[in-house]
Amino acid sequence: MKEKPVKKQSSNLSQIAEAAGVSKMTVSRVLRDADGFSEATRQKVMREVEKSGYLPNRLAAAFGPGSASTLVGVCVPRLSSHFFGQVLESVDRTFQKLGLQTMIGSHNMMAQDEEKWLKSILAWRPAGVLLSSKQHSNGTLKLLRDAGIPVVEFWNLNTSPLDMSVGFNEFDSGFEMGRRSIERGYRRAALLGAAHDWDSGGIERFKGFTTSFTDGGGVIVQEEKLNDTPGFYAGYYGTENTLNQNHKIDMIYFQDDTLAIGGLSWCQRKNIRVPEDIGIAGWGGHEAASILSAQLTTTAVPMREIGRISSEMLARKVRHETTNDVIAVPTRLVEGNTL
Amino acid sequence: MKEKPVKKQSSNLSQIAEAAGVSKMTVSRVLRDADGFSEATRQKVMREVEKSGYLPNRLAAAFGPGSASTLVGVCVPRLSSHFFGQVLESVDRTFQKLGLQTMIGSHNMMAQDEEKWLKSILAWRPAGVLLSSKQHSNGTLKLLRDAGIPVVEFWNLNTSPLDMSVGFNEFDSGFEMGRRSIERGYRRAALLGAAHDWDSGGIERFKGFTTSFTDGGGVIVQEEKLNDTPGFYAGYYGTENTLNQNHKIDMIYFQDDTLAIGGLSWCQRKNIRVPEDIGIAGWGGHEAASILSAQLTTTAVPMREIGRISSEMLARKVRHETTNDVIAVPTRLVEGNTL
DNA sequence: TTGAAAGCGCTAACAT
DNA sequence: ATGTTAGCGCTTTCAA
Repeated sequence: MKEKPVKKQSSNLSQIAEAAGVSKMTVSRVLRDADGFSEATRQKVMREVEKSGYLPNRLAAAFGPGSASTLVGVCVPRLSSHFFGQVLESVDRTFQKLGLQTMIGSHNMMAQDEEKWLKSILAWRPAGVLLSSKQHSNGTLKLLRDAGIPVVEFWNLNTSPLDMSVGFNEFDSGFEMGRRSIERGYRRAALLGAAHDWDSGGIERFKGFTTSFTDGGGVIVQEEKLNDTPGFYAGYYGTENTLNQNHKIDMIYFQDDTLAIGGLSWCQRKNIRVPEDIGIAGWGGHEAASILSAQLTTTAVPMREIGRISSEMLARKVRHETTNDVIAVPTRLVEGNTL
Repeated sequence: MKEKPVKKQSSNLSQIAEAAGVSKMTVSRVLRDADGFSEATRQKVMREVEKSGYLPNRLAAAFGPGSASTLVGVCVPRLSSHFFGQVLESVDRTFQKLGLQTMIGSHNMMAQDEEKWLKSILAWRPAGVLLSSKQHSNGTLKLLRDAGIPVVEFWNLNTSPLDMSVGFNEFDSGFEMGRRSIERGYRRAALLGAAHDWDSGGIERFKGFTTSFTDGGGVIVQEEKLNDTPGFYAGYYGTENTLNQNHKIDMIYFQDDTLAIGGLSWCQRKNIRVPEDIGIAGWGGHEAASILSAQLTTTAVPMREIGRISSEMLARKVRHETTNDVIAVPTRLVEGNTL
């Protein structure tokens, strides 16, 4: 049992400097690979650094004058989302390569939670932030304005972004699926989504779908909004609810592939033939969509691309390098055999 | 176009203090809700704080003497994992509630990457770290020792942890599935895993399975290690490879449910009956496991529990509160109809 | 209940 | 090529 939790004082520049017989500025220069030291000095310093296991204190560096913070914040709807998990992974990988530290957060589709997160993250004086939405609370807007740091809005494309934006056009991807549905002969569709209180829950997609579908002579017979997070279960039970209402629908357009896969499973269990009895279309390009017994018709979205491009864009802006401010990432309709 | 990127100087304690007609110490006390100010003073201060949109600088607070950092680091194998996504979500939620900031990282099952991540995170002087493994490089061990901060190893249970541990027993969950397989009459099993260079890839599970399965008179006929990340695709093609080798196996024990679901799909496509022609067992308790056309026999693991308990444990230690150092989280065999 | 002073570890600016 | 000085914004300690 320890006597007292002695706060182990980690070594600092001065100690290295003293041991190496130079000033701490010289050590600082060597460690940052700045100009102004001889090779002999470098070696002396590095020997001491390694011997002592010195770890730089980035808190002090970020805090001090110049305040070259290497902290970046990323806020997604849910950390457990299959889709955003991929985005997050590629964001973190990129930032890591570029020497930036990722701080995460989630907002669960609530603008208020995004604002709360932003407030706490700004207290760390990040070099920039990545937001997964294009709609924000007034408080969020004010905080961002005051902070004056680079911002990338990265899921929906925002063509007049706060600062920068990377993403796809929700409306268009829905529109494309609506047109395809008409071509396939469907005319009575249900829309099935979950937890889309806010944007980026697929509302724009549904609007796009509705537009082309009704233009083609179809009718949106039903619209289910589950009070649940999107997922396999939700799709399973949601489909049951939807079909039990007996509106003679001939297809369901799901908010995302997890819901669609759940729906597909329900149909299989009930021996409802897909796509003969009912057509199913998803969105997102879930990895499972292509290997299930039926291949889901869906819209593939390059999640990792979105993550990579967003983080690179932010990093460029942070370093005052030139960059495009708006980059559209195309989605692609994937023909399966469920529609 | 901006003339010069004027570094907007955010307001600080002194400015609030001046505006409120008090000293900055008083402002500091009010904001931290420490003792030593009158209600009248509090109101004066708060009015100025709100008027100016003041945001505390946590960098300075964490950096200064006392250095009560509220940063915590979490490192998982992959950020895009269905399983670790859930852990991460509950970790972040807990930390947020407790006023701690989560910094993430991933190691892709490479001890070297964990060390690299740790080194960079320690530079931020975190209050503690969460590691998703029980095996570490020597460099990692030294870094942790020198840092002297609380550590929770949180996936596999480590009964003699570096500091604290929360998790389940890999061996036992495999053992249980092996026994069940014997009971069901299986005798010739294949093990199918992916990317388990390191621990926590399920090696211990496989050992446990092998032990009880061979004890019961079964034989491990084949062992496939895919050079790929675990996932639906990997399971799909991995199963094809495995079965094509024609070793007359009667079941496959998969490293996790994503692989197993992929395998299940392959069997369905090829009209191989499950469980009659071949038995399938997974691990993890994937949400999709229970809604697919077949219900996967698997081991349910309470991912969110693990995340919540780990982060609460770390937070307690950070605050010098009493806490258990080792908490075992039980897994549960889920009977489906694939074994 | 309040304030003044010192200092955390680093780096920009300015010597030498 | 190297050193000195000052100061970032906060909190701890000590004084009033």
